[in-house]
Amino acid sequence: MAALEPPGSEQELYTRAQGLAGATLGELAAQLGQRAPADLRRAKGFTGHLVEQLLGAAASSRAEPDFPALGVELKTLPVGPSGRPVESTFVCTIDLSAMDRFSYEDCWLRRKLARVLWIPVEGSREIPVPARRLGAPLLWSPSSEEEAVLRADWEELAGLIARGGAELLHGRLGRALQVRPKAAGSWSRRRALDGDGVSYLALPRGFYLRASFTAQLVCRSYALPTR
DNA sequence: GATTGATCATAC
DNA sequence: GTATGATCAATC
Repeated sequence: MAALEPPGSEQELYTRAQGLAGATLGELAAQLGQRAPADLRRAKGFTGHLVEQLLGAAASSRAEPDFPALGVELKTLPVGPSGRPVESTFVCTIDLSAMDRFSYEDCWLRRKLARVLWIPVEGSREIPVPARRLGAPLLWSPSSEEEAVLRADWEELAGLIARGGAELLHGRLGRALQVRPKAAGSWSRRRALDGDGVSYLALPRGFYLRASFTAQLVCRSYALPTR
C-alpha cells in the first residue's frame, strides 16, 4: 500500500478516523500488509504507528504535531471495557536544563495539547492484540477548566524543576499532569540544571496526562456521565 | 485495582 | 544518544 497523503483538512482527518472505528488491529494491519503482534511487550508503539499510517500522518521522527499543516496531534488511548482509559498518556519530554526559559503560554506541552485527535483502542490485556477494536475518534481541545488545571500543574512542576532541580520530581505531583521517567532504562542520563544553575546528569523525564484526566475529557466530550 | 517508576522498538 | 510511538510490571 502506497503511503497515504496527509489529510487536507481537519474534517477529512476526522472522516478518515471515523472510517477506522470498529475495525480490529489485526484487520487494519493486514490492510498495510503487516501483522499485529501477539502482545505489546516488545512493540509498545505498534498501535500508534499503525494508526499514523492509516490516517496519513507524517513519519514520526520530528518534534512537531503529527499533522503539521493542521496543527493536530494524534494520540491512541487504551480503554477498558467501560471506555475508561487504562493508562496514562505520554505528552512530551522535558528539557531539564531549560525550564526556567519557558512560560506555559509557549511551552511544548501546551502546543501539543492545543488540538488532539484521540483514537480509543480496546486496551484490556485479556483481549488478544489482533482482536482489539478501535473506537469512535474524538477531536479535542482543552476546555477553559481543563486548560486551567493543566496550566496550574505545568507551572508548579516547571517551577519546581527550574528552582530545585529534577531530583525533587516524582510521579505523585500534579492533578492532571505528572512527571515520570521517559527513557530506555534507569541508566539513561541527560544534562540538567540543579537549583543553583549547576549542570549535572539526570534521569530523563516526560510529562504524562493522568488516566483520571483523560477519563474526564472523554466523558465530557461524549456527553457521558463522569462515572 | 490503581499508580509510579522502568522499560521496549524504531528512525536518524 | 535523541526523538518518535507508548505499555509493562513492581509496588502501594
